[in-house]
Amino acid sequence: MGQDVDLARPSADDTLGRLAADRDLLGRSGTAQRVAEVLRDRIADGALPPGTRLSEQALGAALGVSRNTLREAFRTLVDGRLVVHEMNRGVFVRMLDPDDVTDIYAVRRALEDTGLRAAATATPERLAALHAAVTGGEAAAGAGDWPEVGTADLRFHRALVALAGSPRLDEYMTRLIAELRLAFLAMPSARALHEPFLRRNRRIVDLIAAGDTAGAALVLERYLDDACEMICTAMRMDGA
Amino acid sequence: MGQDVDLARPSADDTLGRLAADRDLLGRSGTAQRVAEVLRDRIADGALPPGTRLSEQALGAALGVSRNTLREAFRTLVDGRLVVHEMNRGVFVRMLDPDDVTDIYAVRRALEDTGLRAAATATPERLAALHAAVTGGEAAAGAGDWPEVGTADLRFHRALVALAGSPRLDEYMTRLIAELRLAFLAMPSARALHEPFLRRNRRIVDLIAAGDTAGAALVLERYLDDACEMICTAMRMDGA
DNA sequence: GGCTAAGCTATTGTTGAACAATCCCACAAG
DNA sequence: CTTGTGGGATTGTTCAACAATAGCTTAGCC
Repeated sequence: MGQDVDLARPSADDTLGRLAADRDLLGRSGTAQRVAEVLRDRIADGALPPGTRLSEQALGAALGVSRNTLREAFRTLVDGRLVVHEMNRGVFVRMLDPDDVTDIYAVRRALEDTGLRAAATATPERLAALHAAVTGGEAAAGAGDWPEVGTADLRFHRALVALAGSPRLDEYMTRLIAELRLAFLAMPSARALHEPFLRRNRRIVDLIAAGDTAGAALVLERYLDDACEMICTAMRMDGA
Repeated sequence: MGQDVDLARPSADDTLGRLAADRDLLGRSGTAQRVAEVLRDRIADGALPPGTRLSEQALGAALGVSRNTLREAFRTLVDGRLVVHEMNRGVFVRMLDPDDVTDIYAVRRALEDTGLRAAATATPERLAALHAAVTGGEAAAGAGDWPEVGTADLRFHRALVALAGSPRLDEYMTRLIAELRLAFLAMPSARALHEPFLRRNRRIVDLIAAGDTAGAALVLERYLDDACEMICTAMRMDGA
């Protein structure tokens, strides 16, 4: 069955190179990292709403990990801005204020503009991912699956940044979106949050495909301004 | 001696507000945070060169902290990309390759362009900080203090990003520069690294002052391209 | 009544020791 | 020259302990 090849010898198809790419999928850093991912998910889906105090004893018992391991996970979450650490008081799920949201959208503007400017020289796969995200969002809207519309929207904007082809920009955009989800939790309905922007995403990819990067930048800027204001006003209503 | 004022009563000079700004300087999050800062400094100044293995036992004994506390500090450094964590092997001071440097400079281009575009609407203090950094660099060059020229250069570029007025962009630029210092360590002399760029910084602020943002963007782009290539070639020579 | 001060309790900050799992190295065997 | 095989060191994780702190409760006072 198996062919008689020597993996130690350099070969035409780089099987080894491809396997090396999967290395990080297996060698997960261990318990602390996994705990951090679980908490990230629970914060993102609202199970741990902003302001919640993350008791070391309670969480440690619930997850079956020691306090030390839990504290390591907390460090990661603090650096991701998902929780805040108050000395001798504990860690709390972060509560964003309108200033935070405004700043996040300012950064999004910088990042997504950078991606947009690289659209002309972007690889076909990256442009295809952009189109796929928009199409996926429209399909989810047709099916009435508004949470999926939301994730498709974020996938679209992450794909927009990815046009620049910069791993660090990609990673930062991912972090930013995780932080932004804290603000989305304040919105009453996912539909009201994402439906108005479906058509703009479509328009942006169309303008990119037509080579009108400047036009796309204009639509994008209006998108971000409007989304930011929508969330900020919702937060102000909720807070007052 | 002391004046008889009630700090609880709102007063004209906001002494309390200014004190509150210093709160984070005192109420440091504790041992782990301080350990992380010490290690950051030692990595930046080359005392812990890239590739060094950070033994838990040795470092814990040297710093007088427990392994658990040290591991918390490691998490922060991993998130800052200053060290890499290999499962069951330990943490090592990060070794950058030319691809990393190229990516870092791509992000710098995006961030500093963003600051540049905000120059027209930036506050006078921020523009003054920009000028001060350039002048400080020139003074240090006159005194032959090349390490100081280097920090002044980085201060200038951080001030450039700060024109955008975004806390998150500022923080990310700071992180990026900390990472970039890992690459600077591969350069043989601080003078060769920073001297060629003194005049370009001066030129950039002059163009900004003249309102020629587009011209400044051009000089900046050439700056970043040249600096990136200089470091990358030095790394390739060093590695081979 | 409302305010201040002292004390109690629960939680966090940090340490030290313990044990299993894993990696690295040296060495022997084929 | 490659392939097992120990042995030793280091990491991953837990547990138990103690000091320090925050927040609440209660007592005392005007």
